[in-house]
Amino acid sequence: MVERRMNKAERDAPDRASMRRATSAEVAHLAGVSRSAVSRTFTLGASVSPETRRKVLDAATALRYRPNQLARSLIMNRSLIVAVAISYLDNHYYPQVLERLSAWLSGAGYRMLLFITHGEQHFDPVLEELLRYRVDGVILASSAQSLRLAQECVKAHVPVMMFNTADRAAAIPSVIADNLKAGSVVTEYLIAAGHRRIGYIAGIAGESTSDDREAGIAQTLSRHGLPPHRRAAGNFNIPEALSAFETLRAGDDPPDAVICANDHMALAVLQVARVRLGLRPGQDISIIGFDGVEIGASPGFDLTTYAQPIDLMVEALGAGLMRMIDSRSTIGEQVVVDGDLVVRASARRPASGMVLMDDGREIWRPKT
Amino acid sequence: MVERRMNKAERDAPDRASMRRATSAEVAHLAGVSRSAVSRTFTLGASVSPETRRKVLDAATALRYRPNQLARSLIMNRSLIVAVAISYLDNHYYPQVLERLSAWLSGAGYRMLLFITHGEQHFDPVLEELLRYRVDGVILASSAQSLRLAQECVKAHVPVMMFNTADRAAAIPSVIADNLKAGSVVTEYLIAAGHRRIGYIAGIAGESTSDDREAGIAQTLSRHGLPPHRRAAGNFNIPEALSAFETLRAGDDPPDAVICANDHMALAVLQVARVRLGLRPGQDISIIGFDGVEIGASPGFDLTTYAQPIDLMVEALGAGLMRMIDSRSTIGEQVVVDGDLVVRASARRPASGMVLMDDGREIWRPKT
DNA sequence: TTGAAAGCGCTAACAA
DNA sequence: TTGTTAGCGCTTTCAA
Repeated sequence: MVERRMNKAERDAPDRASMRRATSAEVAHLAGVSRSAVSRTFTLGASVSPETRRKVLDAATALRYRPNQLARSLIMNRSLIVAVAISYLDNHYYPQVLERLSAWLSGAGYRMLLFITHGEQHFDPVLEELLRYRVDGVILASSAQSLRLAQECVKAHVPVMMFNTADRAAAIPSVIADNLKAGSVVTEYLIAAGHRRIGYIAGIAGESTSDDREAGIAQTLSRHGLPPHRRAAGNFNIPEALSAFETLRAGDDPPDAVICANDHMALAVLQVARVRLGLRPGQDISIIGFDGVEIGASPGFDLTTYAQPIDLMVEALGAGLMRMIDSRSTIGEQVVVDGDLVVRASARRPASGMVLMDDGREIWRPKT
Repeated sequence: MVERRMNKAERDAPDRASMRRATSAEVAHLAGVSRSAVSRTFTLGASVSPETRRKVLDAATALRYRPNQLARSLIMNRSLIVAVAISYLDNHYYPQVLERLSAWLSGAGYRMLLFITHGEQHFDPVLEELLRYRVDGVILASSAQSLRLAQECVKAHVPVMMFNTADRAAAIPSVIADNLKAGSVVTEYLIAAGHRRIGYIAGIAGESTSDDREAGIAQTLSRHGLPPHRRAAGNFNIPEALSAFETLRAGDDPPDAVICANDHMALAVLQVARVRLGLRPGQDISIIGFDGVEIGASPGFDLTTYAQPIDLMVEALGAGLMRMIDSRSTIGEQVVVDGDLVVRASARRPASGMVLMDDGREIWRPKT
């Protein structure tokens, strides 16, 4: 009996001992220095003698010591965590953004706490959680709720930036493409290629990306004295985009050029036009999207699109947030960037205006 | 001069005051109770009188108080954070996984610290960071490095599960589809449809998803006494998948059925076959992928695929990790699930074996 | 350069 | 049910 107990104790003891992660005090003890010395060894730029440093490092290795970032954050009042809330992950553009943002943030020494939001639901709890973790900053990527959430963050004095969501009141810092201009350039392109009957498959009403792009289309058509565009809502999802496409084609005098509020919908429409309807995009019909998702460039798709400069935008987003964090401020600027109309095969090409870029892409610029 | 100073002070003071986030002590003071009472009010299931609770809640609201989760984690020795390391976000399957995993974890009360890994590089720093944050668990999704990283986590006594990566030694808990069987079923399907010359566009050598699927193909062909499959490596990216496709077609007696190691490559190949080569998939050529990405189901693609049961897998992943966390253990089981061959138009259909599911999908099952 | 001491904001025994 | 007390693991003055 006693033996068994002892065996059990022997089995458990080392387990428990190794389960417990080493603390700086234990490392200090083993190294024969103070806890301050351990702290300094693991703090970049702190002054420690090489001798002490070595002793600490040896002890740390022996004990498999890792500084507890939670404790560090608590005392430094900095978590080095940025919360990212993102929607529409089914739109391939957002994984691309996420990937680059992750790389940018980790380069800046920050970790990313990710919240994927679905439509309208469950948003306040998310915000609550996020603020409880004392994240140093928040990035809100394209959601109908972004603006309201951003305002809550500001109230809580947490630096926040929005991506792809404009704040007309210009109160919340953000990074967006000039969507009005984007809509305009796309329309100019189609007009230059000889199109007169333009259709628009809209995204979700109220989201600035979709609304502004549409406004650009409308203004441009009107400026040219052409009839207004036809529209149908695709709500940024494929099934609805496809029925919107049907709706547009079912009207009388259907459009011979269809602009989709993003590439995600455009790719689906393009595909159905080709495979189901037997149309030859670029000849029988022109289809254009916005964003510039990678897949659109691959042969077999060749989607003409107005590409957002994703690296530039992510850089502006990260840098803007860092500025706010460093200055302990919730005010920052609104960054508006220009994109490029990437000429590919899904829309009829105008006679002129194309420029070949260094990266091999063919870009079209309106005259003016 | 004095006036200016006072103005400045007046402007700054409230800022600084409101910048400082309220602590439980301040709330306790205002509510006229102890800090424990505040703590209990914000702890689910703790015993507080309604009276106290109300006083605390009122004070908390007045001070915009939010419990500091970092401090809470420090003392409770639980961060309620799970680290997720994921690769291949360009493959649409992984955003789908991420989305569901995020939902699952948040339902379980956990937050997700996301690390996006790119190929081989920069991996140890990631792991180091992740462990410093005292995450309660780690999920490693499909990376060549998953296994090595997982072993490091185990060493550090952190519960870890792998997704889509098999550990032959069965030491690391994981969730995978039965890829050997998947490869076999796909091959049986093509054979049943009359194909004899099978090509395989592989993923990255050494990753079990690609290797096991290929082994299933090889075994099945051999079992039927058919010639071995031809192969070319697509390495899970589109450009290489397309040249692999060219390579396969350039050989003599080229395959009339091409299996791709995942849908991501299959969609690109399918598209090129249709648009560039003018082939009619399902008639002139059969193309099949693995995973069951959503986009493959949309009209115009109609990709025949071996679908992984993503919800089931995410559930197993989350539940498995929770079990390990709750039992403070790093040992767990390997879960292997079966998928379904989803019949669509990109591959020739066998005469029989189809079953119509409740969700509208048409599934094929081998006779056995 | 180093160590002692104080404390970040919170929870968890324990006693009342 | 409530308050008191003692830390969780760390950094940071301060004095030596």
